[in-house]
Amino acid sequence: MTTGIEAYLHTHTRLSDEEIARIALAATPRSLRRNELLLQEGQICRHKAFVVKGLLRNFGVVADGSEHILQFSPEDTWTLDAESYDRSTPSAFNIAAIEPSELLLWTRPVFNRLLEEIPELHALSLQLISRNGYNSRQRLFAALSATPEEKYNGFVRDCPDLVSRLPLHMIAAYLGISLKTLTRIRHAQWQQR
Amino acid sequence: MTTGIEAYLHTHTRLSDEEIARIALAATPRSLRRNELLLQEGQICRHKAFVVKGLLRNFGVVADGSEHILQFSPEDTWTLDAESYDRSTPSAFNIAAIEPSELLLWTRPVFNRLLEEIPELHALSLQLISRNGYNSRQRLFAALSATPEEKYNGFVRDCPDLVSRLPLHMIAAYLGISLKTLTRIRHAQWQQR
DNA sequence: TCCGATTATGGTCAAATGACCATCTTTAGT
DNA sequence: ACTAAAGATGGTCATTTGACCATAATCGGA
Repeated sequence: MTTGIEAYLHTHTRLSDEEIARIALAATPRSLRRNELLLQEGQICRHKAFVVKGLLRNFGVVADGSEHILQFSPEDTWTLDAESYDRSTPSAFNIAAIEPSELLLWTRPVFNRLLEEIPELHALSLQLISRNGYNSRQRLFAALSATPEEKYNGFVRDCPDLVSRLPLHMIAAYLGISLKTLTRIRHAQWQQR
Repeated sequence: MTTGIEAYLHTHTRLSDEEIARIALAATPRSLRRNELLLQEGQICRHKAFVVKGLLRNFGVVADGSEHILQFSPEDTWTLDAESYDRSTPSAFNIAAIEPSELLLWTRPVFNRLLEEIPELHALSLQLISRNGYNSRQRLFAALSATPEEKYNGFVRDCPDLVSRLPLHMIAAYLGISLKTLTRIRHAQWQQR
């Protein structure tokens, strides 16, 4: 029986079946209801996590109460808030479920044990953190340089699956534009065909 | 005689004097003139680097020729383009000197050798990559959520030294606002006192 | 030291964006 | 299946922002 993580590790690493099983067995399952918080701003991130099913968002909240979304869970995979986890500092952002979700969690002692037993896990961790930084940087450049329409088109290009899964106001919060502007863009593109 | 990196490693790591000397000796010095490119978009990043003196910018260029700055060199330290270095893929961005600068460079084989000899260097590398991702993420959040004035005030708060070192159009390119808007903000804050 | 290039500031104007409000539709959870 | 909540769209308006222009000041390299 494959819970999702086995398949992931099979295709993304060279770990043996035995190692993969050990990793999966060490995890604690966790379910999240829609909008349930997994990590709250100010809390210390105490887990590595793998999203088996569902969709999460990583977001910050500003003074007027509005949300701004840094990433969705496919990119979040494994790391949650890397800075908070690594340094045991309060997390700067929140993580919550968008859809009902199923996760696997590893506490720090459990995961450290796995890292000792399975050195190749180090490489994966490093790769994920590095990839995460790369994504943030690409997104930063888009935020600095692209027009709202370019941002939206880029999102449709890069995450076509998410376009239909997400409410528009979250896409707007992800792109850093207002819901109104997003609606206008889509309206214009509709008429154009 | 301290070239700058010795002092840095003394205060930021627990490396011994002997190890520090070995790291410094393995490096190749490099000077950059004002505006000289260290890494060009599309090139593969083949070095780790330490900025002994001067100031660099990491930037992308869009269709109309305008620059958008991702970071300045204090944060760049050591990593240059981590993604390009680690995976030997073409760099997505450029790095150039703002002021005449002095660097130390390590090619991949040389640096790998150091990593083998000095395991603690791994920890430093990881920390720098991780920190870099954290900075990108913080900046992304600011880009998504802050007004131009908030961005500028944040920059003055976080990098007071750079405010006087940089031409305004670069600050604007860093904050993702137009030079005109930046001038307006400063003008308003001037009158307010 | 000097000259050319870079940098800073200001004015005007058009356009894009966001805030607010209302309405209609769809969705989710019981 | 039903109902309340959430989501999507549209209209209007004020504001901000950026583009373009010109000019003055400053800086940097020979």
